[in-house]
Amino acid sequence: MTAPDPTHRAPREPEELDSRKAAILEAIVTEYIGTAQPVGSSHVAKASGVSVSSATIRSEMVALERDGYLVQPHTSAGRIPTDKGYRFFVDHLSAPGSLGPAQRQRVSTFFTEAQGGIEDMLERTSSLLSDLTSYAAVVVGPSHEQATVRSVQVVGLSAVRATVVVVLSDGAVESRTIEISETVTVEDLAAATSALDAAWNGTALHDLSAVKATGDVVVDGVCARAAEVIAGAGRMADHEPVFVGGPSRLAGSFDAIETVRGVLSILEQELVVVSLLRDVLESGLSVAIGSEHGFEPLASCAVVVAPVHLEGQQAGAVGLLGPTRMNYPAAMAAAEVVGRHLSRHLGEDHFDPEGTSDAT
Amino acid sequence: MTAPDPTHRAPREPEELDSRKAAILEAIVTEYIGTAQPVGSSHVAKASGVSVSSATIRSEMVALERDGYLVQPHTSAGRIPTDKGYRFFVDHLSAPGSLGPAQRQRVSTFFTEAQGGIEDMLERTSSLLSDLTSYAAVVVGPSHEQATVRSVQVVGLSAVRATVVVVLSDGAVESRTIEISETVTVEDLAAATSALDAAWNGTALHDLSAVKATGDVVVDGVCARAAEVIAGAGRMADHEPVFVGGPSRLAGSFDAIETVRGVLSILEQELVVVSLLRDVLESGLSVAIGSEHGFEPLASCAVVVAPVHLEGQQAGAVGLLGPTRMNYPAAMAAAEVVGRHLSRHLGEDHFDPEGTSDAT
DNA sequence: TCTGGCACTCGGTAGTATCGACTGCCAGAG
DNA sequence: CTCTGGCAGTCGATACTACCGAGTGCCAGA
Repeated sequence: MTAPDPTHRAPREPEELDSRKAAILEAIVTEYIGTAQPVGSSHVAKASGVSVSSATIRSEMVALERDGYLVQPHTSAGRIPTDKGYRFFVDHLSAPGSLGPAQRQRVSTFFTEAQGGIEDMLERTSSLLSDLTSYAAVVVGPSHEQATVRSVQVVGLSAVRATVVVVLSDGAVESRTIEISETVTVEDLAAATSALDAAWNGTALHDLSAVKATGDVVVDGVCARAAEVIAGAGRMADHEPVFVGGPSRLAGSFDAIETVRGVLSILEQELVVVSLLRDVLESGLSVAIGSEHGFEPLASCAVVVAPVHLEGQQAGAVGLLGPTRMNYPAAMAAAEVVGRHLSRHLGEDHFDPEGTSDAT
Repeated sequence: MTAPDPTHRAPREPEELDSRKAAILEAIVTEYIGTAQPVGSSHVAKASGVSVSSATIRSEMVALERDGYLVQPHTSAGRIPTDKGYRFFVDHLSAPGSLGPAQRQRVSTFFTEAQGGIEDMLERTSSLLSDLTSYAAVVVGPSHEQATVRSVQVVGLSAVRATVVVVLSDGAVESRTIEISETVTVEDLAAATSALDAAWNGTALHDLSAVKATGDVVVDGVCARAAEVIAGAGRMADHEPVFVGGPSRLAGSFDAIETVRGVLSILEQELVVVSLLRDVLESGLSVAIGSEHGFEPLASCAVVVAPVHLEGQQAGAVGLLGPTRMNYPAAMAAAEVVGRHLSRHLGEDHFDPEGTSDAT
């Protein structure tokens, strides 16, 4: 369907488009992102960049359409960028983009004033990112898969209840409440704490070893119950925490209510969201447009992702989800800045050194 | 606008409607809930219940409209129930409603197999409730406002980081990671643990007393840092945890995209959601229809609420949010059953006695 | 190679006619 | 006094037509 190979005739430009075609494409994408209306040749002629007649632009547009960068919703309508068109725009045309001073200030303030647990922190970060961009935001935090047990403690709550608290090496805490019988004494709980700590300290949560019997039936019973519930916690702790901010923004991005419905229901499935972001990042991209990611229901969406690093390793991601005609420069800048701030914040554990430079 | 007082002429029926009017209203509400189309007199005549001609029904309908139970979108259209009409339907007409056996089984299985922390539990409950009803669900859990500190522990993670873990009397755990200097020894952390435990044990999280100085500068430094971050945790712990399940279902409930947008953005504001449910429950209702709750943006929504009890006290709520033309009996039954199961489950702390009767 | 001109396409809007679902009213029957 | 069938009238929804205009592709000439 596409033309044989256009490169041979315009090899001097960034990719396969001569500079005039590129300028025209840029004008069309920019205007379409702003107005959501198909763009006609005369609009392009009036727009900055190229100074040729609309007729010339028309003939360039047919070439761009032949090569798959544009489509016409119907004859006698203007052109709309295809996914490929957006892709070229993002790769070669769009200026890097940066946050406004007010927004940058807001991010900065948010992270210096941030406090609270990691989970709350990530959740509020997703709201921040959504507010900054007016798109739905996704934040995936680090999983506790690598973490090992640092401390186990059994705390009595009442005559019949106790809480098992496990502290992991990454600072995360898992706890579960268990039933105990009234004959369990404070000493029994202390003994259980020792036995559990001895058995688990240093091992990963999803790979707990058996607890050595102490000989005391009561203590062993508590240990067994604790082992059971914490093993369950281990299964949970393997998946990354994920938070979605501002999903309601999606309602304004599409006019078909069915699209909104579909995208929202995708966002409700945490596993799907996590793997979407992971796939995009693994393929080395920061943007996935329309059908580039494999998710059929998100075909009319674009995803902008930035990694979150922790101690040199990738440990999560922040992302934005919007329509394919989203404002890529702004979205990429916001995701990048927030991702970087978040990386630093997580690495610091809420400790804020003075040198908070903001290299956007 | 309303008639002087119709009661004097039909005092024999539940409220202010004679039985025929009530039957007609019921037929209209039922059909409108099913079809979302204005209901005409001939439809009512064909429907079960009353066996009179459509002309008679028409004259009854004008009376119902005069009294505020129905409205006509325009002349030459059928009638639609008003909020008042739905209210009467809910109060006097709808059969109690019950879950189907498959659904009941599903709830039962969900709660017997449930495991994991309370937060996960509540979140998955909201998904369950949403799945059962096809409406958006809200689950508000118990706050930790009343809880007191049962145990404090400082766990070293690395040379420069430690985690402060606070176990509360209700089984909740708050933890924060702090920076420490490399000169802090294991013994220092143990001393800090003792000092903090002594100072806080038995007090509420939002009312922590000052930590007595130990004389050791290093230990006091750790305590100060811990007190700072945990005080922050106390401010967080005051609000109830709230989870929204299946918000995407709202997209199918309304045809105006703006309505969807507005309702979704309301659902993103946790405080608003909590106070909405609380207000409804406090006014002694289990259903708030349209303008009955004060929230303007939710005027086209109905809220169905059921309380969650813990040790005899109300400690949360489960709710459903749908269009005013929602299936009230089904929604009320689902909320009630899930609320009851959840109450029992929380009270038991994941311990499941055999006697799980399901009186619906 | 670019440009202005031109014939043509086709979606969107407006005006008109028709259809049909409903209503309100009324006279007559029970 | 209540109920019913009949009937004229209302009005949204649908279909059809005409028309406008934004936009296109093509072509001859600069």
